[in-house]
Parts: sequence; structure tokens; C-alpha cells
Amino acid sequence: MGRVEENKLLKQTNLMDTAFQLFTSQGLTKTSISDIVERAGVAKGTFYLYFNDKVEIRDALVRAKSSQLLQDACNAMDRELSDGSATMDTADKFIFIIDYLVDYVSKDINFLKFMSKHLSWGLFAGSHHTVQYHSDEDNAPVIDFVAYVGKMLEADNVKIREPRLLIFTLLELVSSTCYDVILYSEPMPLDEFKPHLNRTIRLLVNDAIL
Amino acid sequence: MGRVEENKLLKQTNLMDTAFQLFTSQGLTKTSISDIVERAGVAKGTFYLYFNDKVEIRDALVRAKSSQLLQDACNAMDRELSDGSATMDTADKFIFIIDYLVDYVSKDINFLKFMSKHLSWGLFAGSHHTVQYHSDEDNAPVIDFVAYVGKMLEADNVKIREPRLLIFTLLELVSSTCYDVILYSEPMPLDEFKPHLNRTIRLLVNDAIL
Amino acid sequence: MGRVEENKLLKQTNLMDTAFQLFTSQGLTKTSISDIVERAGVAKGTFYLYFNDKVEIRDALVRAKSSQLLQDACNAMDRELSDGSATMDTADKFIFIIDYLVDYVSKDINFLKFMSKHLSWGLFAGSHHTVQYHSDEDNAPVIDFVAYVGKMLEADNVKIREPRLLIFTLLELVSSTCYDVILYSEPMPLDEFKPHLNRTIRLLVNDAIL
Amino acid sequence: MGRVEENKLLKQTNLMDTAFQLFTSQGLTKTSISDIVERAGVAKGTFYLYFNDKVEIRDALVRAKSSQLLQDACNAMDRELSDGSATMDTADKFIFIIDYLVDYVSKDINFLKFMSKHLSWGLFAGSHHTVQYHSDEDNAPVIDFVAYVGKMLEADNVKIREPRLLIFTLLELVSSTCYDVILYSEPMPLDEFKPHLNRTIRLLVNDAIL
DNA sequence: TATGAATGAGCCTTCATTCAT
DNA sequence: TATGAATGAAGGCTCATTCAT
Repeated sequence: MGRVEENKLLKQTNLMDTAFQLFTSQGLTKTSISDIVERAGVAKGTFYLYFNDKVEIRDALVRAKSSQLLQDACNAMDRELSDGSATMDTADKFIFIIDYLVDYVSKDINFLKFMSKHLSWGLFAGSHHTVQYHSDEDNAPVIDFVAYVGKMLEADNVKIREPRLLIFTLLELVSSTCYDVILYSEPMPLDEFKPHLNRTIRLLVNDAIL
Repeated sequence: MGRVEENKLLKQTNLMDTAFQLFTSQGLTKTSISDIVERAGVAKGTFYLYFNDKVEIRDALVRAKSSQLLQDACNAMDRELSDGSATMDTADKFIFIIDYLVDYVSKDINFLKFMSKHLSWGLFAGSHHTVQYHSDEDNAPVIDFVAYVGKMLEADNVKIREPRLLIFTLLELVSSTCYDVILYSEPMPLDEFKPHLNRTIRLLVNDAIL
Repeated sequence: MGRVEENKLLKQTNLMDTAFQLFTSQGLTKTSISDIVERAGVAKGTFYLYFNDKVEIRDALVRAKSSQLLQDACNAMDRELSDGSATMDTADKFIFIIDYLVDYVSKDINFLKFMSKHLSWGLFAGSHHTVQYHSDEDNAPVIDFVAYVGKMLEADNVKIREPRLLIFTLLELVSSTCYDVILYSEPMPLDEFKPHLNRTIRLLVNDAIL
Repeated sequence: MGRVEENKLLKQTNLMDTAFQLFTSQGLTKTSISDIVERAGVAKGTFYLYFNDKVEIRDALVRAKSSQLLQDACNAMDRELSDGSATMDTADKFIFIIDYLVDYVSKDINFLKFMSKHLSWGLFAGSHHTVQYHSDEDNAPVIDFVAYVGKMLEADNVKIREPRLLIFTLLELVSSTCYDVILYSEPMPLDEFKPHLNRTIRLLVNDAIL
């Protein structure tokens, strides 16, 4: 990558980081492109060199941030496994990962509001029209979550009917239910809901195992 | 209800009907309040007599329309059952109802986009801060979906662990997965996805039966 | 005064009291007629039965309140004189009265802002298009300030060239200078300004004495 | 000053000139920002690049115009003095200048209404948050009125107790009394009032001379 | 007399977007 | 590439005023 391209990427990253801060702190609609460029320290016109509009940068951020969050969950899983203390079956591992996700968003309501129910977009990151993005704060390249799960299953010596579908279904289920549960305690508070959620996850995972 | 109050309800219904038409035909952001009042044939100020802003009328509509859709599904279920031709167990009935919902939104993409993943809001309709609303097009009063399912289970002589939770979970699962499946064919087209969805529904329902 | 007229006056007084509260607490432009009628507990239309617009009620209030303030100053003067302790010449008396006015407005900035530099309007109250008004809080009928001063001069056995003109000039001088002095400390703070003001008052009064 | 900055100042001056015309011809409240920008031939948004709201441009204009008027009065004084015909003492000079001011506003009632009683704001122009402004119509740079008077006194070999305070007091007295006198003939018509005013000016000036 | 729902013109302001520099 | 002044359509919203009840 040449100096010019590198510089370009830096500007873009800067814009995305700034936009993310503003989106999560004051909301999407309350954040104007003026706000973003002012805080980012670039001119208005510069924004349009990198993004066509606010929706584009929003979508790019949702993909990037959910992808990053999945990555973090994988890392946490790896740490847990290398501890060697616990014995986890495949369903336990799914539950662990999802628990990590739920914990994270329940501690950062603004992040949850920004992501809405679109946690699964992180799965499709890397595919069509994804903006290259790697925030300064993040410390590792983002890998493919489906691939990670694949390796996990391999290690467990377990085969699953449609791994990608299972992952998608679980993520949608989790992000969708938890959105209402966390934000509105509807139909019940999170800690009351969690056991049911885990039971459902185990059910779906075990059913998918061939 | 006095003449004045009747008139007020009519104005509100008129506004909501008009807003719904515009939201589903040209999208939420592309619809201005000016558009709504112009088409509804009332003054701008009148809108603010009934709603505080666009978000409020949107939310009221999401609740009302999803509630109505659930009602329609119940009616379809009743018709099917009164046919007497088919023998359906409890899981079959859930699958039938959900199939009705999915069919409906898959045939009206704009409706799906408007509702986003919030089909379950129809469950909470009738509860807190719900605007009274009954569109001219609709032909029956809206009853409580949870209550309907309750009676259904009674008729089947079946007891379920947490009926409200099951219904919520299923609705979230369905509306969330189908949103991506229908709009983006992600991770697969709808007809390919449906068998998996049905299998999952059956799994969850049977697991909930005591 | 018949019951009907009495009632009418009560409504009007109620509206003016309410308007005054709002004008002084949130400012003239920030106060809408809706605010006034809502707080006063009457319907929108009722306002227009008593006043043509906001300017009319504002002007009526400025006249009434400045008139009342002048009255209060007279009462204070009377109390001071009946004490018998002090010996005051005519200029002293003017200074005493004006000091009362300045003290009052300097302790109620919002009142000062509302009255602006129009303290002398209280002189013309009772004349053309003045709304009859007597707030609940006030305890005495409002008399004519010029007449009061006339009696005061008589008691002092002093004749003045043009009493009404002197009073007008002094009031304008005081309200105008003190407005800037109190609100902006321009060209100097109030306590620094007061000696100069008093010197000027004495100068003008003595010059007017025949 | 670069081309861009020059252009900016021109735009601002243009806006202020236009606003002044409208404010004085149709009044402050009857003039909308739409009116101003339309007449000025710029876009609505451009207004907000230079002023935060209508009050800001109004205040800037009051300061600028009163400052300009004081300047004009100084120029007239200079012309009068260079004529050499008259012999004027210090009080005469003050009376001359004030007479110029009163004459001016009495011939332009709309200007008087716009300025209200705030003629003294011209004294503080040049100080804090004053918008740079120099109308096309005006032909000379605006100097400091207090400084002008200072030189005048020097030439007269006269020392005054608190020159700035005297000037402030005189200006407030004049603008405040003449506002009511000219607009409402209250308490008497202008020509009847003028001798009294002049007497008062002379009194105050001579008293201030050390 | 009193009401308050309805009006609708017009308010101020925002903001995505452009383009000359 | 980058800038940021200028744009102006469109936004949400207010509010004085009316009038049928």
C-alpha cells in the first residue's frame, strides 16, 4: 500500500471512528455530517470523498462493529479454552460466545441502540460493498466468524447440518430478543430471560449436530 | 362517545391511514409531515394535535399494523380449522400461523421494510401508550394474540411452560431472520429457508410443551 | 358593579396576573398566548374576549406595574416621614423615592427586563386606553403619582416650575440609566453610579424650584 | 485582507444594510429573515453563517447606527466650528450635538422606533462583540465619541469630573425623554420640550466642569 | 359568555451537497 | 486532494386567530 492510499485509509478510519462516537453518544439522527467532519478535523467536502451519505457510513459501521464484537467473543472463548479448567461441549461453547455478546451490549445501551437488531451483519462483513476499516482502538485483524466456528466444531469432532444457517439463526434470535429485553424489559428482565435463552440455544445446537 | 370525540378519532385514524400509505410507498425518511397532512386533507397544525412527531406516529403504526397482522393470521387459522379437513397438532398450528405471517410480508416488501424486525410489537399493543386506532380497511376488532394462543392450547389440551415467552421468542426469531432472508436472500432464499424455519419452530414448541 | 362585570374583571385580572408571571419568568417572546390561557385555566378564545393581542396585555401590564411601583414608593415615603426621625428637604425626598425604585428593580432583574426603560408609563396610567387592573397581591388602590408629588411640595411649601415635566424627566433619566447600569454594569456598577445619580437629581430638583 | 475575507465582509454588510432598511420600514417583528435574505439576494442559510438570529443582527445594527449617528453629529459640530461665525462655550457645544441627534430622529420616526431608547449603545460600539460593519452609504470611518468629546474639552481648556459618565447620562436622558416626547407628545410636544431639555443639559454640563 | 379543536401561514433552522479555489 | 463558503429546498414546528358548539 502506497503512502497515498495509506493516508486515504487513515482519513476514512478517522471519519468512521468519529462518526461512531457521535452516533453512539447522541444518536444517528441527531448527528449531522457537519458534526462528524468538525470533530474529525476535516472539511465538509472531504466526507463526500469517502462516503456517499450518512446511511453508507452507518451501515459500514454496523458491519465493522458487529464483526469486531464477534471477533472479541472468539478471543474470549479462546482464553477460556486455554485456561483448561472447564469442560465444555459444543452447545456450552455457543452459549459462552453468545453470553459474551449479550453481556457486552447490555453494558452499553447506546451501542445496542446503534446496532439495533443487526448483529448478524458482522457475518456478512467482508462480503459485498464492505468498507475496509480498522479502528485504532482495535488490536487484531478481523477474521471470519463462520470460519472460527468451523474450526471449533472440528476440534470438537462434531459435524453440523448447516453451520452457516445455525449461526445466522442464533445471532438473529439473540440480537432480536435481547434488543427488546434489554431496552424495554419486555417481556421480562434480562437476567430472567437468560436461562430461557440458553436453553433455546442448546436445543438448536444439539438439533443441528448430525 | 360524543360527536366531538368521534370526530377526533376519525381525524387520527385518517392521519394514520395516510401516513401508513406514504411510509410504505415512499419510505419513512422520504415522507414528510407536510406530505401526510396534505394527502390527509388537514392542516399542518392538526397533526401536532394528535402526535408529537414522526417517530410517534410510526411507532403507533408499527404496533397497530403488526397487531392487525397477527389478528389476520388468527382468522386464517380459524378458517383452516373450521374446514375440518386437516388434522394439526400444536406445532403444526404455530407453523401455520407463522407461515401466514411470512407469506404476507414476503408479498409486500414495503410493508416488511416499514415494520423492520418489530413484528412482536403487536404483542404489546393494547398495553401502555397505544394509540386507539382502527383503520377503515380493517374489518374486525383486534383481540389479544396471546389470549388467542391460550385458547388454542386449551382446545388442544396442551400446557406450555411460558406461553408468552414462547410466542415472543418465535415472533422475534421469525421477523428477524425473515427480514434478512426476504430482503437480501441472506444467507439463502426464502423457499430454501422455510423448511429450516419450520423445523426450528416445531423444535421450540415441542420443547415448551409440558 | 354588577355580578357579570365583576366576573369579567376577575377573569381579566387573572389573565394579567398569569401573563405577568410568565413574562417575568420566561420572557415576553418565549411566552405564548397558549401558555397564558393554559396557566390561567381558561380557553384560548377567552383571551381574545379581553385583549386584542400580546402587545396589548404587555403594555397594560407595564403601565399597571410601573404605576403600582410608584405607589409603593409613595407609601414608603409616607412611612419614612411619619417616623419623624429624619429631616428631609424636597430634593432628599425625590432622592428617597427614586432610591426606592432603583432598589426594587435592582433586586428583580426579570422585572426590570420586562419593564425595560418604560418606568414613566406609570405616570400616564389612568389616561387613554388603560385597562382597569388590580392584582390580588396589591393591597391599595393606585393613586396619581403627580398628584402625590404635588401634595408633597405643598407640605414643603415649595413651588416648582413644571412639576409634571420634572417628574417625567427624572423618571426617564433614572429608568434609562439604571437599565444599562444594572443589567450591564455599563458604564459602571450600580453602587458606584448611585452617588452621581443622586447628585444629578438634587441638581435638577433644586433648579426647578422657583 | 484576502479576497475571500473581503467577500465575507461584503456579504455581511449587505445583510445588515438590507435588514436595516426592512426593520425601519416595516418594523422588527414584521420583518422575517426570509424577507432579509430575499431582498439581499442571498440564500437563507447564508444568513446563519453570519448571525445567530434576528436579535443579534438587530443589536449589531443598533450599535452601528447609533455610533454612526454620533459620528455624524461630531462632523456637524466640526463644520459649525470651522465656520468660525459662532462663539460657543462647552455647554453650547453639547447642546449643539444633542440638538443634531434630536433633529435627526425626529425627522425619521421609523429610525427612532428601531433604535428605541438605546442611543447610548453607540458609545460602547467598538468594544465587546461588535460586528465589524461599515455601510456603503456611510462615508467615513467611525471614531470614538468619548474621545471626540475629550478633544473638544481640551480645545476649550476645560476639565470635566467624569467625562464618560456625563456623556452616558446625557445620552440616556435625551434618547429616553425624546422617545416619548416625539412618538407620543408626552408629556408635551417636542418644540415645547426642547428649551427645557437644553436648560437641563447646560445644568448638567456646567455642574460637571471642575 | 366561554370553549377548544382546527387552522395554515409562516416561522426559524438544518443540512446534504456543490464548486470555485 | 482538500477545502469551506454558499446554497436553498425542506424540515419540523409554533401560534395567533377563528368559529361552530
